[in-house]
Amino acid sequence: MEPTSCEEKLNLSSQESQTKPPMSQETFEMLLKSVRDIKETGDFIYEKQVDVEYAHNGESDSALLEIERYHIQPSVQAEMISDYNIITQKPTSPDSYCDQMSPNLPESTQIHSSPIIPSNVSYAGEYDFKIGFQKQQKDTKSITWTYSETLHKLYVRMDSACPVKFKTSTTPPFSCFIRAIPIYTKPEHIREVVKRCPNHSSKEDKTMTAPEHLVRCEHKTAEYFTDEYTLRQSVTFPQEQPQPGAEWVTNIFRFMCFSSCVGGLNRRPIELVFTLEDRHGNVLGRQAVEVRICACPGRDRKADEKHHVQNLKTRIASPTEDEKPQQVAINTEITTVSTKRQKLDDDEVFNVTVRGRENYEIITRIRDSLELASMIPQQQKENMKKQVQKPVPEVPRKPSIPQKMISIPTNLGQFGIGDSFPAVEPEKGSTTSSSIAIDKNTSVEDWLKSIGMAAYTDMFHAKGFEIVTQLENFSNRNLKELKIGEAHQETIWLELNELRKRLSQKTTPVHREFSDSASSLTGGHGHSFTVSKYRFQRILSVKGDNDHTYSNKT
Amino acid sequence: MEPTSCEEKLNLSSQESQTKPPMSQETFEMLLKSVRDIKETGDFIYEKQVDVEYAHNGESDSALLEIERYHIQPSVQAEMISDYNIITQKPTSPDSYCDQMSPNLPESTQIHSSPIIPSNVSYAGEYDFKIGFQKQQKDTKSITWTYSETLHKLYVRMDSACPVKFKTSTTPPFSCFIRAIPIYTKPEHIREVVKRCPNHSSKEDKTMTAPEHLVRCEHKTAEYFTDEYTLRQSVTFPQEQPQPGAEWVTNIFRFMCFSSCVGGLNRRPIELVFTLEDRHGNVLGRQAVEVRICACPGRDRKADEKHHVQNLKTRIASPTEDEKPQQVAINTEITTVSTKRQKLDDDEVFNVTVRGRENYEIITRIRDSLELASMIPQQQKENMKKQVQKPVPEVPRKPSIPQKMISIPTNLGQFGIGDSFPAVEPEKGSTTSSSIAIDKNTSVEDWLKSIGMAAYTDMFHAKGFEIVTQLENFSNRNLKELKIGEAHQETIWLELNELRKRLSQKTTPVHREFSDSASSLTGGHGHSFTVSKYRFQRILSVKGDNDHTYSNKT
DNA sequence: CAGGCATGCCTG
DNA sequence: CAGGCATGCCTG
Repeated sequence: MEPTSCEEKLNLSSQESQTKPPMSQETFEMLLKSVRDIKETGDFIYEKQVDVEYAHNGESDSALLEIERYHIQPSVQAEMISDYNIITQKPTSPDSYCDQMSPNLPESTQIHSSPIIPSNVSYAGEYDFKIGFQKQQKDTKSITWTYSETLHKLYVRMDSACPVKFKTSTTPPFSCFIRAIPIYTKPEHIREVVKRCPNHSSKEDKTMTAPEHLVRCEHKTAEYFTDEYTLRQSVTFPQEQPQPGAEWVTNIFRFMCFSSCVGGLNRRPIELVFTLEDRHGNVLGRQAVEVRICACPGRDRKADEKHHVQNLKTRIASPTEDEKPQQVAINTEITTVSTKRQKLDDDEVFNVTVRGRENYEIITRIRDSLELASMIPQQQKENMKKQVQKPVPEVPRKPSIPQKMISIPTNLGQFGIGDSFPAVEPEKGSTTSSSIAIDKNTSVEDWLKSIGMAAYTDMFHAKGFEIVTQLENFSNRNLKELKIGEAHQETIWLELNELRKRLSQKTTPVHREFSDSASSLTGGHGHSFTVSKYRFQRILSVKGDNDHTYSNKT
Repeated sequence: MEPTSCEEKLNLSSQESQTKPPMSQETFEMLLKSVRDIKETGDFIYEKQVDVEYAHNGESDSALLEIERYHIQPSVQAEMISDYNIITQKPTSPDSYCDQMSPNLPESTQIHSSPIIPSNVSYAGEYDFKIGFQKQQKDTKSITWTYSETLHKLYVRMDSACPVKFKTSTTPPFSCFIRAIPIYTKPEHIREVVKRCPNHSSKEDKTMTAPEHLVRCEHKTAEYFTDEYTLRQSVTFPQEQPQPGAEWVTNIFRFMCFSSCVGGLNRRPIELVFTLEDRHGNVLGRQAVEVRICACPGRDRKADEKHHVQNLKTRIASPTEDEKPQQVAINTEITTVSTKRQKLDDDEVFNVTVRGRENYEIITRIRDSLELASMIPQQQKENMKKQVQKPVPEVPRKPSIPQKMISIPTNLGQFGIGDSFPAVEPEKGSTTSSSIAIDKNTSVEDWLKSIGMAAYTDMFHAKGFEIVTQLENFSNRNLKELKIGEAHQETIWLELNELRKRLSQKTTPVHREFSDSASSLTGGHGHSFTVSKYRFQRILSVKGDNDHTYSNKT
């Protein structure tokens, strides 16, 4: 019942980080595993892949791998590209990647560059965006809400009014707004969209707007969004200036499910990410809080704090110190401009020296991923030549590849299909049948098989869908009408978006199919080329927390 | 969020039954309160009202009030009526009323006489229908299922195979089947349909048949039914003869929600009623078991049994006796044939002597109900004369009527509407616009108000529904499209069925509008008359159980 | 699979 | 509203 079968990822959680001194810095050149996010924006194809071991609120170190690629067509203006900050090669602040690379552009622009995983990193920004909670006088077991300063965690009752304060030190530009988006805290679930459980969303009076939204804001102009691509749900409300003399602006929030709701959050901790955004959706500041929605916030807060103190006591680290560990984020960003195809059969062999076992493991996994990934189009191409229309290429040439990576071909397979699509006139509005593509003939059956949803082939056939091009206008509503469980619906929907992007692709496919001459950006007119940005972020806790491996060392 | 606002009922639970010796027998002539079930079958109108304090598995005594009325048209054959066993005046066995009066006729006959509340009373019947459970060897905490002989209760894990044995002593007629229907045990919930919680039914792979059904049978020819009128869900499977030498036939069942599922059973105990039915749906035997679906059947069974023993120990009654109390059902059935209207302004006053406080209370409540009920059509009629179209008549002439009975007018109001419908040609197939009825002009608004759903008036208006006749073809699907919560949807659906029956009524309305001459059935040709069957059932526990009032007396 | 925790909710 | 139970589920 997991939403996607391809959720497995490089497991980079640093099991052994305590064996190294904190703050040791490493830099890696690498990347590429599953391709999650392929974007087409105007004249360049934007492709993003995020692979994360997420910042798990100080409980463990974390790492993030991200690759973004822009396949650029000759017609693209250089300014446009630099606008999007592509050709930079600098270490970024922990907070900037998400904002700069994936601005939350207004929906109308159709640039769906909201990341699959929204950042949760605190970022006050130039307007010094902050959130806060009122001091609470009483502290009963069943108080409607309470905020733990020590744990930086909000405890709220379900469907209770919970005030959150916002401030900026200087007045941000006109018509900024604040977006609240809930995300799962744990890396295992972070990719899953946080929404209400079916119990609560279906029992709800259907007159309610956005019955599936977990987080509601009582602001009169609050708006509820569901990102068309990531399906993430968020509320926005205007950023306002405080009353004269006041420092903060308060807004009331409600949480419409328990953290424990089966079929919904299901006991998985979440955090609420507030982003201050300008009218174009660019993030100007960010603050996140962990939130627990429960029946007895007072009781549960006390219990959590007690556990926390007990954990501290069993540590070497003096328990009197500030409990919250500081996190250090180490970012590495490499942008390459390439017109050369990365060949696997490039025989040249290099040796890389790696210090530390952990780093070695990371490196080998990434190496495997890269090799695995670059293999696909090759095989795909061969398959195409043979006119064998099997979108799922056979992969494991390398038997050493860990089992958990077997899920990768699912996505790469599709990618492979896309690769072989022929040029389509960049004529706006043309969608399905008018475009003549080789893979317009790819069968729905094969596509479903490629995304691991072969079980539903008959349903699609029953509705008359035989080849993928027929699916171009297939709406989410159509999908809901099929007898498919929610989780699989979601998977299919996401994959359908991928598929569609491929099918409606208006530019010549250029991925990994370049001439041999390395051309600069400005000199590249008349040639297509690819800009790849590799980014590796590593977050290390300076003071480990709740980490039971520490106590073993006592 | 209660499914119907009219669920309150005569509260006949015998709080004071311990003040009388068990097995005292009383007989009552009475009845009539809310009208739940109005049936039209061919040439006579069948109207059924069930009001129940249900047999709550030995925990308290119970009583059942039921009225069935047949408004008979001259054309009706006497045989047909006697077929349906109407003109009998005999005390019946505890089990027979449901079978005889409300045979589960095959759906095609369109006689929806399944009772709103299925009986749960054990009734071996002439084929000696019995169910049983295998002995279990092990008795661990998390065993998949276990049956408590002492509590007569089955403990099962969710979605686990649970074998149930069936037998009959003699072979019943060809093509009998067994129906399993879950019902809530507690009187407060007994009217509510038992179904899976939205969480579980929506997460389910939609390829599954009957995803909302709580009870599944693994028999290959199992069929899932949802009664069109009561919306009750059941599974049927063929009654089969045991293998040679075997006594029992085993079938595997699965329960698809926890008893604790929020939004579903929600911690409310249920029992599973198995009925042996012939091919026309006539009940030949019945057996019910209480069922608890939980994560740890072993643990929970032990806990329940421990509690049970503790309860016994605090009693006067010796705890060594057989724990299961025997129930005695006392049935009183009175059938009247009447062509005379019961007038409230019939000034004659009678005195009734009642022995025992409890009985007194029952009698007075019923008296109040009867008076209350008979008032309605009167007022309604007056309202009609004034052309004031207010379907909800003002009721309380009697201030002594308990508050909980205020919900009655809801139904009676509708009934009132029906009363005043003019004759419609008994032409088959004619439904809506062709029939000219005075109340074809009743507004949807008034109707909604009358059923306590006024809040949805705007929605109906928005869809263009202004007068009730427009709703005749309004399907359950249409209803689901409105933004109405499930519970209210259900209420509206049930009420809509009532409404429709009224609207499509093909016979002259005769209720309470008779000539003064009492005519016998055979002599009644040329006149319409009403056969009313009043039935009162009282179930007394011979040995009280878990009844805390006992311990107070120690 | 048992011990025991987590957590909604019932009871006084 | 606190004490404490009920009950799914996690951990060893």
